[in-house]
This record gives sequence, C-alpha cells and structure tokens, in this order.
Amino acid sequence: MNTTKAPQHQFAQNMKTVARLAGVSHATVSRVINGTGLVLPATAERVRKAIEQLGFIPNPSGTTLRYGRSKVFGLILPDLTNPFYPEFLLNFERALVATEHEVMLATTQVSSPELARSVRRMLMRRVDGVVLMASEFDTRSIEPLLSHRVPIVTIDRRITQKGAADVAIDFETGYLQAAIHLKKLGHRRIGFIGGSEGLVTSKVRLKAFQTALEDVGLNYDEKLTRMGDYRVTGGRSAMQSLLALRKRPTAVMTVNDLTAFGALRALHDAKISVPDEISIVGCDGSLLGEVFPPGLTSIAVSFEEMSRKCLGALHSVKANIESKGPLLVVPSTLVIRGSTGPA
Amino acid sequence: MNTTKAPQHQFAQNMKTVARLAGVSHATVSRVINGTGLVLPATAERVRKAIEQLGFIPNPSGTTLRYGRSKVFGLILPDLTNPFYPEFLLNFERALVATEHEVMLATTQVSSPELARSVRRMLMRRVDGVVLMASEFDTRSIEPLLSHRVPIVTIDRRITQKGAADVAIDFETGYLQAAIHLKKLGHRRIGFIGGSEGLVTSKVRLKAFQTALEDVGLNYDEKLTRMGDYRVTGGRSAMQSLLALRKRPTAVMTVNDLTAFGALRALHDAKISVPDEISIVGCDGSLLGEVFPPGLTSIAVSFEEMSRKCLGALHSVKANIESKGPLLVVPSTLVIRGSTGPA
DNA sequence: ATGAAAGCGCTAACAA
DNA sequence: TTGTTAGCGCTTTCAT
Repeated sequence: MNTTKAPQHQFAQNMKTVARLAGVSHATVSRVINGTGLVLPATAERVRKAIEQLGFIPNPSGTTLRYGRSKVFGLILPDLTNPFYPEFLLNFERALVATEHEVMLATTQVSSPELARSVRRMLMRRVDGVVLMASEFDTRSIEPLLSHRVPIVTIDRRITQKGAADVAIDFETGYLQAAIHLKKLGHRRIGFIGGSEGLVTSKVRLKAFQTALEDVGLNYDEKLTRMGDYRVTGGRSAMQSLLALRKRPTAVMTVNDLTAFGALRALHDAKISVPDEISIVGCDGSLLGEVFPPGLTSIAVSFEEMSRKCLGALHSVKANIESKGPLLVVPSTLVIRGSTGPA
Repeated sequence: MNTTKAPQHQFAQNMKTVARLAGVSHATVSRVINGTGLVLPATAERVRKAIEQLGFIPNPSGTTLRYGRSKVFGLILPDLTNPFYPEFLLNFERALVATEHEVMLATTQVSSPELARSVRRMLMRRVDGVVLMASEFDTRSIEPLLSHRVPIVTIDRRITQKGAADVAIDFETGYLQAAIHLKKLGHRRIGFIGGSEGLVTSKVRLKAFQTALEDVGLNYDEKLTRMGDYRVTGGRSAMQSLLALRKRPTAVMTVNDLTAFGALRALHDAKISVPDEISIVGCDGSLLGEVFPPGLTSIAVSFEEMSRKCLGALHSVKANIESKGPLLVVPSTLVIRGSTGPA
C-alpha cells in the first residue's frame, strides 16, 4: 500500500494518460513521439490526436534520469561583453533549438578556478557535450569532462585529443585579403595590434598577419606592432603608443573588433580622421562594427557556420569517444566598411 | 528478476554509493547535501568525506522528475545583438549560479509565434520561473505558463496579474537627471528619439522625457521628436531627419543606447562634432557606450539590481501564486561621459 | 505491431 | 537522529 502522498505537481499528464486516451500502452506513445520503432499509421494518428487533445508536454527528465542523456549542450564563454560571444551564442542556440536541444550557458574566465565549477555544473546537468570557447585553459579543469566521456569542442586551440575536437578559425585567408585590400589602397607601412602576450590565438593571428604581409610583398616591421588584451583598453593604449611614433603606420590591423574599437576611440580622441589619415582593420565581423564610426572593415567569420561545425564536431566525437576528435576549420573573409581608405 | 540490462552510464555514483561508504542510508546523504533535517555533526562529516572521496556529483534530474522542480529559470530575450541583453544575461546568470541554479535561455522576437515555442520548451524542462524581457507580447503565449503555475516576471510592462510580477525601470528620475544636466550646460532646445510607435515602453520613456523637461522649466517641442525602433537604424535615420530641421536641437535624448549609437553615427557621417555642436544622451548604460566615440552619456540601470529584483519577484510570486505579483521598480541614474557638453 | 516491466536518483513522509 | 520506502516519467528489452 502507498503510504506517501503524491506530490503537488502542475503536470497531470504523462505518457500513460495519453496512452489511456488513445487506447494503447505508454510504450507506443513513446514510439510515436520519438518516431522510432514500428507503429501502425492508424495507431500513430490516434496517439497524436490524444496528445493534442490533452495538451501533453513530455518530460525529458525521465530520460535524463534513466539514460543519462539530456539533449543539453554546455557552452562556456569567457566574456559576454565582447559582442563576438553573444553573436555566436545567438547562432548556437538557434542551431540547437532546431533539433529540440537546449544550451546551458556558463560565463567564466577560463583561466580561473571558476572554470572547474562550470564544468561541475554541466556534469550535474548531464550535458551531452560541451563547447569551450577558449584556446588556453588549465587542462585539469576539463579532465572531469573527459573522464565522464562528455564530448568536448574547443575553439581555435588547434589541438585535438581523445574525446575532444577543435574548431579552428582560418585567419590566414582573412588577413591575406586584408593585406591585399590595403596594398591596393596604397598602404606600405601597416601596423598590428595583437592580443595578450603569450596566448596561442594571439600568436596565430600575429603570424597570419606577418605571412599576409610577406605574401603581398610588404615588409613586416616589428616596431609597428603592439600587444593588446583582446579588449577595448588594450586597443586604445596600443593605438596611442603607435601614434607616438615618429613614422606612424598608415594602416593598422588588429586582433579583434574590440581592439579595433579601442583603436578607433584613441584616434577619435587624437582628432585623427579615419580613414583619411589612417586605416583600421578589425577581426570578428561583429554587427556593431557596422555602426561604430566610420564603420569597421573587419575579418569576419560566419557564426552560423561556426555553430554548425561545433555541433558536427560534437557529434563525431560522441560517435567515436575513444579516439582523437577532428580538427575542423572555419574560413574568414574580409568585410569592407568605412575604416579603410587610400593611404 | 531483472530482465533489462543496466544502461551504460558514465556516472557510477549515486547517493546510495556514498551512503554505503559512509555507513549511513542514502536519505542521510540527501539531508547532508541539502543541509535540511537533523544530522549528527559526526555523521555529516563522514558523509562529506565519502562524497569527496568518490567525487560524487549529484543528479538533479531525480528531483525534477519526482517533484517537478528543476532549479532552472527561463529567460526570454528579444535580441542578443542589443548589448543591453547580454549584459543583463551576464548578471542574471551570475546571480543564479550563486544559488546553484541555471538559466535556460530563449532568444525570441516576442511578437512572433516563436514565443509560444520557447514557452513550451521551458515547460518541458520544468523551469521554476520565467523572466520575460518584454513589455509587449501576445498574452496567449504566456497562458500555458500561468496555467501550469509557473511564476512569471515581465520587464517594464507596468502591469501585474495573478502569477506574474513586473520589474519596471524608473526612467523618470534618469531622464530628469539628464534634463538637469543638459539645462545646466545651457541647452534649451532638446530633442528626443523614441522607440517603436505604439509600444508601451516607448510611450513611458517619451512621457518621462516630457515630464523631465517640464520639471526643469523647458518646453517640450513635438517638432524635435522622432520615432525610432530601439535599433541602430532607427536612431540613425531619426537623427538625419532632425538634422534636416532649420532650427536643430542642441541636444537629443534617446530611448536606448543602440538608438544613440545610430544617432552618433549619423552625426559622424554629417561631420557634426559631438559634443561641440550637439549633445547626445543614451539610455541603458551599456558598457560599449564608454568606448563609442566620444563616450556616451547615458541613463543607466544597474543590471545587478535588476537581476536581484527579478529573482526576488519570482520568489514572491511562487510563494503566493494565487495572487497578483508585486510591481517592483529599479532606479536609473545618469552616467556622464563625453557626448554631452555646453550648448 | 504492441504491451509489460524494469529501473535511472532523488526527496519527503513516516517509522523507529 | 537515522532508516525505510515509494514513486516521479521515460525508453528499451523482451515477450507476444
């Protein structure tokens, strides 16, 4: 005999209720909903009618509990104030929702102990995979994901390992396009504002810039390079430093849009006209670049394609969790706006 | 006898495992983890040690299944490309994570049928409440939330109902501070770029602007008012329209930062110097306003306080689901940056 | 093609 | 103060 009372739930319907109304078993209801297994068309129709009639809303926690699957993917972002990330999130969420999945978000400085806590949260919620938007992090933090066989995708880390794939951004073509564009405009002294000292992505982008210059027959001049921090402040002070040079660059490429925004701000404050006196190139292709005066020429990646590749990578890691994940590449293209002009 | 095989889970530990190691029952483990009920300190210590030793990670789907609680709050945002929303999301997430909760995100144009689908997703996941960042929407879309007794908080709708609270933003003080600030700078002809025609929030902010002008003894001039769309494009063309006037305003307030960005862009393109020739005031206090040349003076709301109020409202609705939710107010304050100067 | 049964991990009611 | 027990909804295996 049942001694405990049923708890007060708001949800009176379950598959059994539906089954009863349709005159079938709840297993059949499950088969209809999941489109799996053989069900007579007439039966399926009856079930669908019952679902409709009852306004039945399935409860995925049953499945999560029983089978450890959640249809939730974790997404770890370092910084929601950098427009790059919300724009990616938007596309990622859209791609997930289209397949009945959900995003579980964690905003975490990846170099902090917070990363380990975010990972734990995701493990608790039994996520089916994690996209870690970072190239540099303490590998011990993701160890728990690996040991629980949760597929991982990192971004632009350019390394893969057992259970983890990587989606790299092909900055090389983007910076090359930018170099061609600037050279055509007559620029010869092209500077660069990089990311944070020592980071892999930072080095990759600087290298891409250097190679691009060489490829169009221009010299790379170390004196025209400054390091930033991927943020506005870094771009701003780097630009100020470049402006202090006796022989200034006539164009400056940057490591990301936020850095370029900082540079544009420094130029505005110094009353130097863009693009008349100097040209600026960003990297990200974020929407705000369209507005930021005078419109930022930028090396853009397709967020939509990136989301798709991340999800694809996640699936292929899951399918083969015992081997190294794939290393996918997303192309980049130059978007020309108002911040670049004749030298 | 058990005929089905245990499914392949990555998680070998549950409360029973912990209980066994600690020499107690799994109910006691639950009590220790939740800090509820009486447990002898020594017993609790043994349990904690066992949890530690096993690296036990609790599985909330058990609770969700049994009791319909998820420790997840839904957040419905209209637009992640408006920096206001990611900045709010950041704070909201932080506040939730601090109490072991999660955000479930939906990015949805609230006037579309997508809203109903987002609501359904949240119902499926058994969210404990929903923050709907919208003042205008088809009420039928949230009907399912109400009927399932899911607490709702709307933003700046300025209406509450059974099961739903509202967090309104007190724009009145913010616009008043802005009016005082501009008057002190010598401005007499102050224009306004509003939101979308017909929306409540749009009307509220326009009204706040009008009242503010009156309060400082200035005349409201309808000819200096334009409607926008809360986005960059609207602000841009509205500003262009204002610039076409024979007698231009010397300062313009806007309905939000994105609109102000658009206005600043239009002014840049028209080679009109800000704040030398015209002053601009935004509304949101988003971080990007700091950078956007020449730095946007803006009416800011504290995202942190807003998150806190939303969560508080959600709790008080839940505690009293049968009555009208509270109507809370978040203050706004003027943040002075470079876009305002002497007339 | 359909049904029966089992069990995932949890918390709360009750018993001891 | 601690243990026992029940059952939330689901999918899958096995039987029919």
